[in-house]
Amino acid sequence: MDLPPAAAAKQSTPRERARAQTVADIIRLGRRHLALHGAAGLSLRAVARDLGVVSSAVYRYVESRDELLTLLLIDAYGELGDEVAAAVDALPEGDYRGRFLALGRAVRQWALREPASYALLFGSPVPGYQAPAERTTEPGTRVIYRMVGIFDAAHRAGALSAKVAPAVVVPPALAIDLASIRAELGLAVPEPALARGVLVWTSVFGAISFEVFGQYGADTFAARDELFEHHLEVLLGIVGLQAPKVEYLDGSRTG
Amino acid sequence: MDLPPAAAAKQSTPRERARAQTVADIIRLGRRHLALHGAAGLSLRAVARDLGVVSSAVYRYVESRDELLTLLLIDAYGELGDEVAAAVDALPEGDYRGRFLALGRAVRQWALREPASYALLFGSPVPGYQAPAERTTEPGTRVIYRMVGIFDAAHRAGALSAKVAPAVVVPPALAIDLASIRAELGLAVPEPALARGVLVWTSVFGAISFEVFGQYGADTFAARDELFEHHLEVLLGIVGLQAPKVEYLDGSRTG
DNA sequence: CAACAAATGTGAGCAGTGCTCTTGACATGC
DNA sequence: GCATGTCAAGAGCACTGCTCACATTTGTTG
Repeated sequence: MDLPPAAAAKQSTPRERARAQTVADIIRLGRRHLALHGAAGLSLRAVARDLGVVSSAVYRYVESRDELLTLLLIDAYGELGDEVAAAVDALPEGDYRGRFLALGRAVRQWALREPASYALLFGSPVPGYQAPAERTTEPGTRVIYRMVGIFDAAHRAGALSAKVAPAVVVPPALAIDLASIRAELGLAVPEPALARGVLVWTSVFGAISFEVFGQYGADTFAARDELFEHHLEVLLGIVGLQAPKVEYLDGSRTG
Repeated sequence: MDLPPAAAAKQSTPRERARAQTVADIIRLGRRHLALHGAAGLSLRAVARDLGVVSSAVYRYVESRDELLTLLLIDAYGELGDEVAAAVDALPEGDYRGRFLALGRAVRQWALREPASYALLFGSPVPGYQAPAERTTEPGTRVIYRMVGIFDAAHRAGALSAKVAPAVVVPPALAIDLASIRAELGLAVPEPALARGVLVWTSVFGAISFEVFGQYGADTFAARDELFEHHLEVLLGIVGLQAPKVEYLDGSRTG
């Protein structure tokens, strides 16, 4: 019955601190290599060289290359989640439009700044690598949870116009899936709006992926900021958050 | 002044035919390896083994690993383009809604059947590999050209409702980009609709990428067909193609 | 302080990769 | 029949992930 090593994280021995520092260094160097050479080119030997240590030594700290990939995955999810949270929280709770726009912009800015990390999270899966769900789902769901949170809060405040442009029927099989999502997350937003929210979600990342992955030609769009802003505005309309005046005229709590 | 080798493709010597056959075999085996191990795991040595030949021999036919990647890229673009074209052409010219739906479904079906090829085309760029634009832009633009072609034809036939749900202003800088696209492709569709078309484009691929790359959880959506169909319907509304009756009531040429 | 044990670093080694180069075998065209 | 051009083979270089036996450092404890 020794001390559980995980519980002793706070009052740590020097050795544990040194170890944590080394792991942090490995992650830092791994991020640099990821940015420079991509996920496929991530080399433990190269990280070891930069760390000033022989290649086999890093295996004392990181189980395998896949383990390092997992660490980088969690690190990237965390950074993205933090930046999105900061951008969203900077606006009043009742500014649903503003919060959605801030979320979209934050994701895009981060993606353009860290394209390799973005590719790791939202690009082609690394072949032969399966992210351990128990470690990555929580950080990996932060952004979408924030987004549906905005939609749900808007709906609760009556700021989601129920009548969106083309009424599209939600097929029953899909409604079942949406209902269980609603139940699991405790959402009040009705299924049709939730279905549109899923589309908005994928569309935001689709637009960002096209830009980051260079799917637009090299010189097709010069006004990429404006293009993305336009997309966000249209997407706001899809989910029924189009009219800014509505939010400020009805009793939306701005505190 | 010899015969240009490219021009002599038809009346070929046995040697040339054997060579072309070998290259075709390499592409075929490369596709299989791509499907099994992904782009990063594509190994020329493994292809050589399957070809029953020593590793260095394949370099007689394929300049490098990147060259094989380019061949696979062009091959995949061609297959996708063919399937999309077949699906779209199976419907009458005036059935704009149907043609758009057929295009979206064709892309999705192909993507789900060939996830590795889809990842090669629309996923994270392979680090250190730059596709030669002069060989890949033509096959790589077939799908989007078909899509804007549908929108443009619908607009010319008066089937695109000018009033789409939330009027979003197109900023001037973006309008410039869109104007040059219109000019280059000879489009009649106005800039606001074109801007929405770009969003629809990225959204379709965003939805497909989420599904193919496993961004939805493993068990979040069971009714994925219905989800995609729903998305397509909403996207039709975005670009102003919502009401089916309109198309059949006005004088849309169905021949 | 000395001794011990755990944690850490070392270097060799295995099997794999992309790619280059030389060498020898072969078929094609004059 | 011979020169030319094409082809496959195999050795070799530099790199990768990973393992293992061994050496060294380090913190703790008697």
